[in-house]
Amino acid sequence: MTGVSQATVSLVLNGRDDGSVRIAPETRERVLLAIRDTGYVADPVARRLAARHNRILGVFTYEPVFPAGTGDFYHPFLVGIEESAERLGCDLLLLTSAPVTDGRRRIFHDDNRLRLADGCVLLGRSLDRDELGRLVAEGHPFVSVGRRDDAGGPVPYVGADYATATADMVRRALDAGHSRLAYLGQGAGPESHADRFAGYRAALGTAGLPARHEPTDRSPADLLDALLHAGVTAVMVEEYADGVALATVAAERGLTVPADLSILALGDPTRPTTSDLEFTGFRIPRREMGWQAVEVLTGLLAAVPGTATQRLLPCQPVDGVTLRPPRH
Amino acid sequence: MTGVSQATVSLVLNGRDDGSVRIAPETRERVLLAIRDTGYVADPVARRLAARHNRILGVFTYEPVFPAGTGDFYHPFLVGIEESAERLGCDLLLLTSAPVTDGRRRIFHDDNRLRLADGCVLLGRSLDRDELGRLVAEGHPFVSVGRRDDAGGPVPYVGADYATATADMVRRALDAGHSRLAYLGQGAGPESHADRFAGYRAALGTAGLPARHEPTDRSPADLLDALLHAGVTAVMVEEYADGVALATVAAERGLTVPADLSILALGDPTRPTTSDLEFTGFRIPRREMGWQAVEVLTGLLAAVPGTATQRLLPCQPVDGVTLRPPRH
DNA sequence: TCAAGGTGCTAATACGAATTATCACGCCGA
DNA sequence: TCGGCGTGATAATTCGTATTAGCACCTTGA
Repeated sequence: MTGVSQATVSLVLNGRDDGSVRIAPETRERVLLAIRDTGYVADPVARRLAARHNRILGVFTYEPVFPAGTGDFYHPFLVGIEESAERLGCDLLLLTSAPVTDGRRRIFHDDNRLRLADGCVLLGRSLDRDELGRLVAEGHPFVSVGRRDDAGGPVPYVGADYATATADMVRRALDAGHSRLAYLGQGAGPESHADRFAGYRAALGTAGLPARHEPTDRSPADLLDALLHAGVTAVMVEEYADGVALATVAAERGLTVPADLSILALGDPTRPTTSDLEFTGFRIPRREMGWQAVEVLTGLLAAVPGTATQRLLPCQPVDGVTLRPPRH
Repeated sequence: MTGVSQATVSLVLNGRDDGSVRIAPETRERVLLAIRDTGYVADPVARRLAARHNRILGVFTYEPVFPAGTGDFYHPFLVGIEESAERLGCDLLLLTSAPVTDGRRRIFHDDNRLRLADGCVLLGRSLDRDELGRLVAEGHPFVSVGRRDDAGGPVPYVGADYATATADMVRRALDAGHSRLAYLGQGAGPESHADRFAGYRAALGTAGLPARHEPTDRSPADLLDALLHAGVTAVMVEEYADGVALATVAAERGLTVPADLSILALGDPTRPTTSDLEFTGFRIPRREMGWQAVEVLTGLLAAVPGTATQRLLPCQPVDGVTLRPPRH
């Protein structure tokens, strides 16, 4: 169309104007005009192959990207990711083609498309350790949404500071006069659980109080029995839904939350639940996390020196109605 | 390592064993062994460059892809699209970089990245006619979610059969004994509105009854006055939210839905609304539409002969509580 | 002995953009 | 007239795989 070579188009497209290469302004304009007319876009795959970037960010989730459940936990992360990507002029590639093997999606498989994108945002409760290790080892640019332990090397992440947030909740309970607390949840496994429990233990340790831990493998009714029997007056629940179940059982017994039992929710619901109670606790800055994850990733890609690649964001306390001083 | 050529490795890797190409079983084994030893994986980027297509499907929405609002109308479409893409082994490229001009997103602009994907799914209430025409003219593979009129050529779509569903609703109202109906809504503009109105008119025409049409530019109170004054006993509402508003005003006047006025909702809420009433009407098969949209698109791309590129899916009737025979 | 046909593999090329060495041209000064 | 130099653009190569035409070799039958 313009009578120039492919090389010239490439140079114009990339705005190369440094000393080594020159394009006459007039030619540049002609090429740009043709690009506009035809809607030409450089093939991202070819761009990648030629060892450059394509301004595509991969998004890999261990759960469906558009989950069907209401009150979806992952949605706000994605909102943040999209907003950030839009601001940076990047498109998002949802790696939906990753096949499910043994009940979970796999990043690495025979037709893994990970490298199609410049980098990748990982999302999910528990990322596979082996896959994480391999990502680190092979030097793929990526960032995890949610703190991750080292996996053969430091893992870039944007996480929520569950430890501090949980410790704050413990102090709130102590300030309100509680002295017999319990932690309801796994307290181990995924980093997000371990961090909460660590914060819980640390805060109670400082106060010189025992750190009671209730597993989740019992029925809410049995659990309530155990708590009451032990004289527990405030429960920190790892999983919002468990708190709802506990409150429901308590109500059935004629007990009142928080008059008879205070319940503190350590984060937002990850499973759809409905409850009339507004729980005291904290919120995970999900949108902000998605937002910063993209920032960290683009920072990695551009090798921006000052970029912190491991970030913990503060959680937002929620006053709610489920914390009250214990009965005398 | 094995002393064979790159071509042979490629053939072994892809398990090519059809008539045109042959590999000695012994050689095949030797190559496979070497692959196993070295952990070699074909570079996905080069793979795609050679294959000339991406297995990437673009998703263009005229609204944000991950909307922040609750009760989001577009979410189920995206769920379906994702499920289908996953099944077909395609990745989804969210064309979030499209800029907003004059209040709406534009497909065609200076830095249009449409061609990054093999094809594109379009989502939105009303797609721009000019842009649609250009897509058709330039031969871009795409499919619209929602029926579209021809735009210089047939537009591939997967739509909901609003006409039939609306006609069914009219018949329900007639069967219940209503004879003075009204249609509340635009009844024109976007195809989805025009189709509803067409179904409404057709069904009433068959019954030999007048097709009363109420515009939406009045306050719910004025609207209610007009309806009652005309002796209307059943209203078909194009927009769910308008039905809610009408019911609310009626309640404020001491009227009861459906005892004093039946209301039929022609589809799901497109704006977040809350109502205690479960409206009689129909649901749009949104997930199926997303699902089939991807099917149609991949059918277009593969040039599968028998694929219908214009599909209308039936809507699902909802019994609800807002239809009852008129008084006396 | 030689053509015909089958077998197993490879050389060469395409894919589409990025990059670099090089070339053609015009101008200026000696 | 010629060499040197700045300008502007391009030919050629690269990335790693998929694909195809075709080559060398072997067997078979007449």
